[in-house]
Amino acid sequence: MEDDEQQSKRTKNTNSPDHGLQNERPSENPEPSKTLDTVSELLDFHDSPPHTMYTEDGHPSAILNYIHDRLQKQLEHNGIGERTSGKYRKLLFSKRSDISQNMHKALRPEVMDLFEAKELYDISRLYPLRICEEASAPSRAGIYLHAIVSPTEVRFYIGQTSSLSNRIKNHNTPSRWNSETLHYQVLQDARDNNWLDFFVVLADFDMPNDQSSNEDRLTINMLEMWMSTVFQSLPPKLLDDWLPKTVARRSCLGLNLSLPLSQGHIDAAKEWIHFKDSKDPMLQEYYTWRVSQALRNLEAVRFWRGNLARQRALHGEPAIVTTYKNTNNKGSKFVRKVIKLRDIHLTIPPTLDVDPSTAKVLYDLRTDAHPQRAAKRSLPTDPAMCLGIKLTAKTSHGTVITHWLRADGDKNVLRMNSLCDWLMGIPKATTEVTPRRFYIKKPAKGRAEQFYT
DNA sequence: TGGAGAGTGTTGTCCGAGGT
DNA sequence: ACCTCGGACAACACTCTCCA
Repeated sequence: MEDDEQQSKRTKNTNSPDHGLQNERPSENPEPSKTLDTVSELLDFHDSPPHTMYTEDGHPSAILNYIHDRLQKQLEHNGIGERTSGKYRKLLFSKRSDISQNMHKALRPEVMDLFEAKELYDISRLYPLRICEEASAPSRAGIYLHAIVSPTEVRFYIGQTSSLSNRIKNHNTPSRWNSETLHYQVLQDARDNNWLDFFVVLADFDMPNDQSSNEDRLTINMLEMWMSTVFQSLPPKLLDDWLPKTVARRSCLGLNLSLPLSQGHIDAAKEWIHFKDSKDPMLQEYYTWRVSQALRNLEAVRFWRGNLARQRALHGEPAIVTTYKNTNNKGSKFVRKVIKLRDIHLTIPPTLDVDPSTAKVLYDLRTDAHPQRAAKRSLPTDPAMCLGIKLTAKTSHGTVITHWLRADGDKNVLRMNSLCDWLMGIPKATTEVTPRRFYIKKPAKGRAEQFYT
């Protein structure tokens, strides 16, 4: 990905005194909101727990090899979405060693040192590598780590950006946070509770331009993927897929939701689903919240759509008249013109001369019995008793006619009761438990069923 | 009055839109 | 990709009308 010149620039950057990545002690640049005592206490608390060490299997190079093998296998089966797999397949088979080499080149030397020290998750070793001031972050593209340290746990987020300085600035500006992401929700908690959080640049490079090769893009995505698995910032289910089984797991403390390799792929949209069975209370809370958001959005869309149709019906706006071909039990074919709203089909009598394109239908719901009620067999206790359905249209000769549509049948009464509920804005859940109603229910799998209460 | 034909009521299934 | 919903359509059961 980088030529020698770029690589030398990167090295120079790394060593420059103003980027804040030397092994400075916290005392040189304490965050205003946290005293040195607080930070030391936190670091002491998190210092070298047993799981910070790793064996050969857990060495980042071994993990990278595992990801490569795993990806090759998956691409053979088109597993990451057609677009992605098509793009990457050739590269991965032909240029695996080049890509791997470039990834290593882009990594910062101090991060490589950390890898070799085998104390990757030791927060007291990561902390000195932090960006101390936003302005000291390089403006180049890169991969970074955001560590959020609460009194009881450490959470990691791995990000990719075209400008490290801008991204870190954004992360430090609450007005730019997207409140739907787990990362920002936890960050909000951290800021509210005055926890420690800091950024570490893991790799930096020049962002490839739009015309750059797929190889560059694959390298960057692979790099982010690699770091996400090494620091275990992905959901447990994804880690199970992409991290060797023999590597000890940190316990559900990642803040990344989607696989970097499937960025932009539609599956990434529902990434929070991975937390369904999480034992981490914070992830569980996030999962519950996202599910409720999704349901609320769905309800809002349905209500908005339903409301629109309801208003049209109650104001007698133009209605669609559909013509169906039909066959009766004697086998003779005929057409029927039908007006439909919700689950009610009303047949326009064939004797009525109606130009379908001029039809308007008014659902005339009254507070008392309608003299022209549509459901002929409705009982005084049925809301359908108060509903008349008026068709206004032009005949083929241009004369305007009105006609009150009527329907026989006991089932039609129940269907129209449900229609009345809907016209009155009564929720479907209420309709389903009210006597003498009709509704269609579709299970998650299998066929829809019609029910009469 | 009963059979033929026409029309209506009811239901199952497919399919596309729009959502995550 | 998968899910859910509503619309479209047609099959078939049933009712009505008419006329021999």
